[in-house]
Amino acid sequence: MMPPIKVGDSLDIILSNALSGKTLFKDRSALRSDYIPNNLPYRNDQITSIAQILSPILQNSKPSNLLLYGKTGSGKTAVAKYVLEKFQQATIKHDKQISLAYSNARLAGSEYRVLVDLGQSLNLKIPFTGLPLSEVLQRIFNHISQFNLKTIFVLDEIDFLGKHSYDDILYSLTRSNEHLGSGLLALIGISNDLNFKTFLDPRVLSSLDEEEVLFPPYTVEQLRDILSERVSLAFNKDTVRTSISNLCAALAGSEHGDARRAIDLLRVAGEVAEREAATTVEDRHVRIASQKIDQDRIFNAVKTLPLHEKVVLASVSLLPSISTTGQVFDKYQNLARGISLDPLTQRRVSALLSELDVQGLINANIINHGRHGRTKRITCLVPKDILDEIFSQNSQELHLLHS
DNA sequence: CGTCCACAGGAATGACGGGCGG
DNA sequence: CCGCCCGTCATTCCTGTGGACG
Repeated sequence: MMPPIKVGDSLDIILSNALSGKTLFKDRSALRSDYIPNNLPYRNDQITSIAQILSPILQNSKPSNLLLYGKTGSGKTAVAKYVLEKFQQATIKHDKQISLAYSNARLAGSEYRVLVDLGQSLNLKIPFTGLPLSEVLQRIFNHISQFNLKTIFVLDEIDFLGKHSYDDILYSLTRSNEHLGSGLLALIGISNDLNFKTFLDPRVLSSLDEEEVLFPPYTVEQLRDILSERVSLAFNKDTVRTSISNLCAALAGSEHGDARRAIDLLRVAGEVAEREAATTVEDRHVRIASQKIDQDRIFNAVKTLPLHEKVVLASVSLLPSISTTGQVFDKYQNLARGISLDPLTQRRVSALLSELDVQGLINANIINHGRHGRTKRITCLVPKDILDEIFSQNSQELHLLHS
């Protein structure tokens, strides 16, 4: 998509640079999103309070449930994983054992699959569909009891669980003691959404929110320190000037101190520079990286959309820049029939539009035209060329399906 | 000032693919 | 193998709603 360089030329340069050891990166993995550094700057308070809250588990008693709050890229997941790793090391040293489980509600996609994740972390095999949720819960509790497991379950992006499940799943998990003969289960919830608590059933809230730890966004100055540390880990000497990493910090920090975005920016900028066979990372690499990250995010989001949702998105993009649900639905029906696909109902399309809105692929505001009804004011946020690229691939698949 | 548009979005229900226990 | 129950996605039916029009 991006580089305006002849492929053959840059390939030669990359190969010769790699062979002569002239590379920008020293250890690329230090910039990966799952990398957990040895020290997490500006998060000591959070680390110590989490450790304190969890420490009863080392005396075989149940720690309080715990809720971690903070916006994306404020270090919640990294801190949680870091503390748990330390606990594991400590328990191994003293010949005890705790079980750690981790699940990301957004990636898992449903409450059921969250429980499957939990079960798998405990070496309990659970079929990926077919069982009632209560049965799955029961099996997990039985398993924990049977082997007397001391379990810490981290539930990341907890606010992505469906609204119904707050009652069922979370209630059972937070009250796990009542179901357990022996063994124990401590729940650590991680939420990006500060309003999340207001949607919770008060009974769930009181047991989930026994303790909470807040993660304030990083300031730009803090981001600079974090980045400069990563730069020295990941890049060779004198390839990234301080002004460059400061630029990354400033770009990412302008919103709300998102460390993950800052680090991504650094990594992609490095990759762009490497592809250009540059010997240092420059301003323009960072700016290209910034665009590329946005585009990749959108591209992947669109590509993994279910078929009907793609068609709905295509309908939005084909209409004038501001359209309504009714117009989109008409267009959608035409398109769907054009590829011999049974159109969904307007109700469902309305729901799909809401999903696209949540994903940030369209902008949809409810607006009242008084006498002339009430509708969503819809604009497409996906650039045309991205859509064209995906739909040209997709129409080929469709032709294969229908031929 | 009430009406009534063009939808929003909740609730109930059904089709489907799957696991379970017998 | 069968009948049963489950979660998921979609449909059907429904009530709700802010404000321009008459």
